[in-house]
Amino acid sequence: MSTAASRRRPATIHDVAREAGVSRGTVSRVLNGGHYVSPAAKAAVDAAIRRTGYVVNRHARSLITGKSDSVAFLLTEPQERFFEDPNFNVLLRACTQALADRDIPLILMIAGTEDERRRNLRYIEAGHVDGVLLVSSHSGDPVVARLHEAGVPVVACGKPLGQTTRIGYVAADDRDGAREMVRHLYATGRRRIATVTGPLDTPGGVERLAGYRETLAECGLPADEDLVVTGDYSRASGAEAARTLLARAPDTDAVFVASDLMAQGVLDALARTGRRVPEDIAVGGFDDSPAALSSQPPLTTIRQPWDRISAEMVRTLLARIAGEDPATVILPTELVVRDSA
Amino acid sequence: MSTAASRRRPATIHDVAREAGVSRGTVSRVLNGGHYVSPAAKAAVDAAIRRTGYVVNRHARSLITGKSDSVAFLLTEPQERFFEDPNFNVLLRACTQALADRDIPLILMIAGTEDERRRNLRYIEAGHVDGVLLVSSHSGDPVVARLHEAGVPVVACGKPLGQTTRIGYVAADDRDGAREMVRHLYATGRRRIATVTGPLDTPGGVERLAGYRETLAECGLPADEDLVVTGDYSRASGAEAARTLLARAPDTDAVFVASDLMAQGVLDALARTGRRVPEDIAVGGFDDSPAALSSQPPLTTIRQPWDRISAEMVRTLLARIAGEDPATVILPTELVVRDSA
DNA sequence: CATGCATCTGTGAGCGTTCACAGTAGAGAA
DNA sequence: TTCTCTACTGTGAACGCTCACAGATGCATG
Repeated sequence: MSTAASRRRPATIHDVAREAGVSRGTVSRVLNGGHYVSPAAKAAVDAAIRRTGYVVNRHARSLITGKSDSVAFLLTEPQERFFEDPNFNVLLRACTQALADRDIPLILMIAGTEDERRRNLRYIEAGHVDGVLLVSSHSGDPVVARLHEAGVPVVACGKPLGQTTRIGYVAADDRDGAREMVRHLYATGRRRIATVTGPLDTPGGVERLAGYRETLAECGLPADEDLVVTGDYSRASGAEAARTLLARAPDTDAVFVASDLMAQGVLDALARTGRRVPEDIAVGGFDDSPAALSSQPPLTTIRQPWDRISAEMVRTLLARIAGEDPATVILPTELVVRDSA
Repeated sequence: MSTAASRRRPATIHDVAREAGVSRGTVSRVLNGGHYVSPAAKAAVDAAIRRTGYVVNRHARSLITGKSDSVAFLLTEPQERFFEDPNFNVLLRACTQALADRDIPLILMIAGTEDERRRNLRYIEAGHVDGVLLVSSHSGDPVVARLHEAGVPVVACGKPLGQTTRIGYVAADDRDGAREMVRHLYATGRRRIATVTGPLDTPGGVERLAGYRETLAECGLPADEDLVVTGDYSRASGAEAARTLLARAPDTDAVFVASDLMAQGVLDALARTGRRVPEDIAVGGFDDSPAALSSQPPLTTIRQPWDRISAEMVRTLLARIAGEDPATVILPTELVVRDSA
């Protein structure tokens, strides 16, 4: 036997209409913008809604409109990254908020495995959500194509790589952020500047590396492939990369690391070899994650405007749902100077 | 103009019925368990479903059943905690997964402010979700009472404090975890064992402190209130608490900190005063968060079984929705010995 | 004074399901 | 044979909403 209070039958649009002394149609119009409704009728309906505690039944509405008034936040990353990377949190939270402001629920979907991917696609393709906020950085992700094919509005976070289909996305200016950091390292007198890149099948990996290369050239420094090591965004891979780097080019005096988490790994490895940061070697990170503050020493890094990214993702997705063309939004990054460089 | 492929009209139960040469009713019965359906009819319907790519329209179903087949994950915490605390991530992820296994979408709701709280309650009370996974640790949270009053099935994460209403919850055995840690500190020879508690309006704060006190008594150590300092689970508060502690009782040789994050703060403060961990002073944390591994030195801590907690939350919520009484589930914790104690 | 137009209002149909009910067929019991 | 019971199937009526349409009113225009 349930101990919960019994739920009363909730008020319907009929109840409100009767209470306000108007017809269903008028109540419906008030609910949907209030056009073609006299001020008196609107006032009566508003009052009736307040008295009855009426809330629209979204299922009934959705059944007829064919829209669900909800969007999915779809994460197609291996599990670990979700947890190690604090960016996801910020993104998820800000998207939830931006949607909540418009009274649109966010449905969280995590597709780490092939099986989960299938299940989520099935759900989305069935039209159960109006659009998808896609967080998936790996190139050749079949999800993007499938969603596009199904005609589901999608906005990606970060440029989707290796896609032939045109799809809207919002991204930080990775390339310019990398440029800014390398310029900073150069400006503080460093001349043997290495980099630890992210995976090269991710836009962040590719673009930040490109920015690094461009700036080296711009500063007249030689392009030395010994100075480029690839990581996978994990802390461990950062440490590993630092060891590789030190073995290859012991005279490295600065390293631009494509994520704060990897930068922490780099700092660990550097500390173990007895090098002082920033005296012996400068370290620059990327992301301005919480980890950047708690590392020893605090990390000079590039801040990504996650709040704005989320807000823009939601805005462009809703525009896309409303029928606009896919849009691309690139947002500026910001250099945050702390002690490590 | 939209560049997206046009969506075809999705198949309805009618289409499937025609295709299979049976009636709507029979298709519906197949969809809902297949009782009272002949094997031949079932096979025909299954084939027709496959051919047409039919997926039920959840809105139509929900409209008539009055169930939404979705669950809310409601977080009523100030924003910062959500991000600083990695437990939330694990919890969220595992709940999403456990629900996905049953084909139930999770709707993420974050209610940091009063305004958001109101909005989310409104949504839930309107019956848009079948139940709520509640993550809210502060006592006297009005949300709990409101949800109970509305008759919405709820399962909380952690014991809801200061509630007169009986509500189901799933929690780790905080008290026993604390006991285990303090016993470990005692067993390694510590005799002036202090504690940094969590906020005392949270179950974790209260229970872990109780476990600490019990074990002190059990070991025959005097209860010295100078050794008890309260934090707020943040890293900064840990550092602050450590300074207070050292000033009050410089002879402290061990400290049980009620969260890993605060323990990191404690380690920071200790390092600043030149004390060695664990030689001069042992530090025990709680949570076994990723931070525990990356701290210097790696933290001895208490692991909470988040996977099991999530699974149990989902299981008991679904049972509650199905009409069972509220249940309480307490899961055991585990001592993880690393270098700090 | 008729006509047109803009503003407002009510009505009926229908969205895709489930559910209750009526009905059929076949097996076994009386 | 007739009756009962079980297994199965089809049909109409909802569920609560929106949308198209028809009708009504008031005001400016010809």
